[in-house]
Amino acid sequence: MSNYSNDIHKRAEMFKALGNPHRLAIFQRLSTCCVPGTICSVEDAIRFTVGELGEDLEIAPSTVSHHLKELLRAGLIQSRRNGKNIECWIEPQLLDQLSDFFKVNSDIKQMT
Amino acid sequence: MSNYSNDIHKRAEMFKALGNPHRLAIFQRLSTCCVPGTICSVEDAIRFTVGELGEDLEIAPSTVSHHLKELLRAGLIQSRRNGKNIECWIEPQLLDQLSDFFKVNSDIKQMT
DNA sequence: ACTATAGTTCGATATATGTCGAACTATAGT
DNA sequence: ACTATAGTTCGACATATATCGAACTATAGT
Repeated sequence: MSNYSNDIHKRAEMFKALGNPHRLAIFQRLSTCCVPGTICSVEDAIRFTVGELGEDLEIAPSTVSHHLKELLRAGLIQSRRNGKNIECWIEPQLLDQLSDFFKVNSDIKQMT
Repeated sequence: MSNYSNDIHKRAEMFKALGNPHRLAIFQRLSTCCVPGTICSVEDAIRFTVGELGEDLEIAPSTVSHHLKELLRAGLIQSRRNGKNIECWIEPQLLDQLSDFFKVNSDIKQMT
């Protein structure tokens, strides 16, 4: 368990964080651009407040907070205070990185 | 927790399974084609026996077995007996599906 | 039939996780 | 200063997980 590359550990942490349905729902909401009524651009990641993220989850605010801390710890999301709210978002490059993880060798395969 | 779409649950199960460093190492080994000395083709997924998969992990065979059961349950890997061995592999389309999950809206973003 | 090899199942145990409510901190508006 | 709103931190607790070794099943070769 301890003689792995840090890469594996880091990534396992990410997947563990995504391994809870509530957290995955939060992550998915943050990764979904072009929500109806939302203006969507390439540069700006979509942002949601903690309250918004917990809205349809039917769990206590303290639990939402806990889950967000896990997502932060794993490096999956970013957050920043804006007035009374804490805004959360996902760096687009993170999505690219995760997407690439699952096609490590698909390019190599194409070449053979 | 119970009023989510099955999709989210199913996928969370997958990520939970990948959230353990040992299982992620196993998964990575199975998803890695073109290992030195290996012939790699587009059609055939690479196969490893249970023993091979546990080789560098330094955990008991029973633990390897447990982890493989988790990966199977999550639908991440396939397995089949071949003589004394159980061979494991990953369906390439699963990797595509997982890769796509993280770029749900990147195409939409490109279009705006 | 016996033996060796490859994996699995089972029970035990220590540790991690998800959840809550209550009490707390931080900001904004009056 | 007071109040309301937005989140967080802190125990507590029930449940899930990772791990092991021992005992088991399955196959192949002799």
